[in-house]
Amino acid sequence: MTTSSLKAREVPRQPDAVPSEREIEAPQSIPSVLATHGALVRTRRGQSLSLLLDGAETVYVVRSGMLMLRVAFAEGMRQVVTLLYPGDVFRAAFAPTAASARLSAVGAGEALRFRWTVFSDLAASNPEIDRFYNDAVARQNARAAIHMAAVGRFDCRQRVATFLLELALHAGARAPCGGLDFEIPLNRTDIADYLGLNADTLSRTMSRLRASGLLSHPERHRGLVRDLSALAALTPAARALMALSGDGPPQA
Amino acid sequence: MTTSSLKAREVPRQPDAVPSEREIEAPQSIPSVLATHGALVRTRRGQSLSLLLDGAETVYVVRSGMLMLRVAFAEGMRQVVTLLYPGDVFRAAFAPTAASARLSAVGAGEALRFRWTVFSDLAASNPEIDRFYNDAVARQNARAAIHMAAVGRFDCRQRVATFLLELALHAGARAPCGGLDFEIPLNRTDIADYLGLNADTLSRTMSRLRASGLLSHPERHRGLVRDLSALAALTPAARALMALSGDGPPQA
DNA sequence: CGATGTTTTGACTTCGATCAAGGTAAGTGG
DNA sequence: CCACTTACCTTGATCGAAGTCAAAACATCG
Repeated sequence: MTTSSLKAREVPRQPDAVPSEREIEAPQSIPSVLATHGALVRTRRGQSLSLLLDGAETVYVVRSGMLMLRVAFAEGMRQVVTLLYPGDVFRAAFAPTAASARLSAVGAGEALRFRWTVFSDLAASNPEIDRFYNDAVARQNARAAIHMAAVGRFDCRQRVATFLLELALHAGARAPCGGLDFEIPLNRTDIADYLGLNADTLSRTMSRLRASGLLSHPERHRGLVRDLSALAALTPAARALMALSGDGPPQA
Repeated sequence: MTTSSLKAREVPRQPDAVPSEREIEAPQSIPSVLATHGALVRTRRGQSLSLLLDGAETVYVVRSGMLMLRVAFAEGMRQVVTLLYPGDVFRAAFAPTAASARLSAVGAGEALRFRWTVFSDLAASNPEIDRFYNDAVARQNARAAIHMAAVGRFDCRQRVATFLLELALHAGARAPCGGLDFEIPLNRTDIADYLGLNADTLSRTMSRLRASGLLSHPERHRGLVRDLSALAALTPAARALMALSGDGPPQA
């Protein structure tokens, strides 16, 4: 288009290079004051974030990347309760005790860590923080309700479609071909644990989606959906998900 | 409040004798100031509580009885996302939009209703209310995590045992025979929707529990568990549930 | 007493879990 | 650069737990 021949016209294809626009205009922007009070935690995949700090309850605010809360009531019965996206907040008391709860990073990213007492005081004295926290909690609860219904009532194809749509809406970038391209930072086992499915069943289901042309894997840990509305048609929760993470403030 | 000699409620059954300490020392006592600012709503079974009030978001604080949040993404695919017990708080934004979310009363009870803006201001100016709200939200999230794991990973017997234990812990009264006696205000369909089960399967499962002597129904909408630890042994979530609703404030 | 709604039970079907084998990728050390 | 390990993913065959459909039993109530 333009005449710039020499200028580096690089298209940031690499995952780490430049965060997609969508990731930047995060759901609710995190009050910048928070950064000055919290400890910055850089996460690597699989890294576990402690729920207690010298015995005191912690709070995490996700800046980039993705966290997950996993509980396990018995050997081999693990459930990923929640996925936390940028702009989300996690208070340690959200996790049940006596359930081997683990908060861990799904991939590389950054989070701010506070003691709950400190965070709570900050919120009490700063309306912006208070609002941020309350909005985040409300949004996450609404998302959890969708997740609950999906795990409780959807069949395996619907669950997988729901999950893919959720990812695409949160981290998707318009691909050159017109579809949405997004990272899938979780491995099969974790996705299965999130969806309440068996890993084998999950794999089969995704294979079927791939076979039907709805989904493709340009590379490992990456998904490409050519026709988002076709994917959305597979899950009853499509509209609710879009209202939540997609365009603008949640409304009917 | 004034009760004529006519029975205002149902006939006070046997458990009336000792109103169970557990029920009295409710999870977190509701700040009494709230009553002066909120509208008192008396609920009847099945009554629906509106999420909006003149277009403004609402908040409910449960004083007695029980509420439930139900979502339905498609015809015949209903999921009861959450049960709200006395001391719990529900903000309308916790429900996903575009999901036919309905907050309704499970039985007779009382709730305080606020506009979110008003409630939020109250919390900002009154630390006791702020703490109450934050504690309630945290506790409910922890409970939701257990529920999530149950629906995602437990088999039908484990789910039913989990549900019964939850009820017994929340509303159970020591029965003369030594067991725990509690109300089961939900009908089979609602329980099934809460547990992500089919109503027929649920009925079968409860019949089996009854046959094994673990559970009995002294009367309709009532359950009696003679040996609580035997019931607890059936669900992997027993310890987590007890830590939550049982003894003392939520902490590790 | 029938009328109505809820719960239980039985017979049958199905979806997804399980078990087991093979495939792919990426890293590792010779 | 190639065997070798390790971790992750895919696929097939089989089986059982839970869903579906239909009818009977039970409550509740006018």
